[in-house]
Amino acid sequence: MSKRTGITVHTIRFYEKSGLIKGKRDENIKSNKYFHYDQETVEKLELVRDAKSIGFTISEIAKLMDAWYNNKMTVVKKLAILDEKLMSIDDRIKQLKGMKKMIVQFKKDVIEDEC
Amino acid sequence: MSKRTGITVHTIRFYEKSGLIKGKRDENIKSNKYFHYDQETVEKLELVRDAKSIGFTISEIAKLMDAWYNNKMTVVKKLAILDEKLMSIDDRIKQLKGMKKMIVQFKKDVIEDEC
DNA sequence: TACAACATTAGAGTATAGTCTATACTTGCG
DNA sequence: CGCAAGTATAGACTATACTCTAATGTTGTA
Repeated sequence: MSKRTGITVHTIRFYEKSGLIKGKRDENIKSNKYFHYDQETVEKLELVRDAKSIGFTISEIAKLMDAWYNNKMTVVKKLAILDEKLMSIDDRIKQLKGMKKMIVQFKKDVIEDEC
Repeated sequence: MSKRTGITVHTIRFYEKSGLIKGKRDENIKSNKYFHYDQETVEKLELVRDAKSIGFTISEIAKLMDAWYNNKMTVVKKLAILDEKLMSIDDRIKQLKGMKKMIVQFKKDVIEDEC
């Protein structure tokens, strides 16, 4: 079962198609075409989950994974990407705080309308 | 021009189809079927823009608009909805802060991997 | 060996929020 | 009048991230 990570088969197949992960076919077994996912793939899937929750999109993750796992990226570069994401999260938080203010104002308007 | 709000014709037509706004046809002019949008609709479109930025979805906005404009909702109810949204924004902010922690940890991992 | 329970593939469907196209009609300006 | 520019309608297309279906093949167990 490919879904020992709690991710459905479908989603795993989708990730595979998207280039996020690649299961290997066991060369010794010619009777089937079953994919074999190693521990690294399980880790990758966990990484995908985390990266998604951080706000990376699938295609971003795909690009990053490639660069990350193939050592195409220097540590400095990796840190820069993470810092960038940190900043974008800060932006999002600021934005949300702005929204809060808007809602509070809106609440006041609602109350005033009533009077 | 239906796009005096800075929103494209297409998007306006889309909102119309979604039930967010409704332009009226001028009964006096029978030669065309052009919609006529009044000031209230312009205000509604602005409301939609704001509501969207606050995090409401189109269908949520459609439901709210209906209730709001037709006075189907008490002030208490309106305030409750706004409070609910405030809370969900707080949740999202908390989540984002969690993500920040994750990234910081991830940065540490990257640095340690290097050593 | 039969059969349930798995796996694979291609491709269709879902939801959100538009965005764009084609066709046809209307309006205003020179 | 001619024609560009605007409008309406239906419906196709985009992107994201799945989710599901159908057809077919494989594996393990009784």
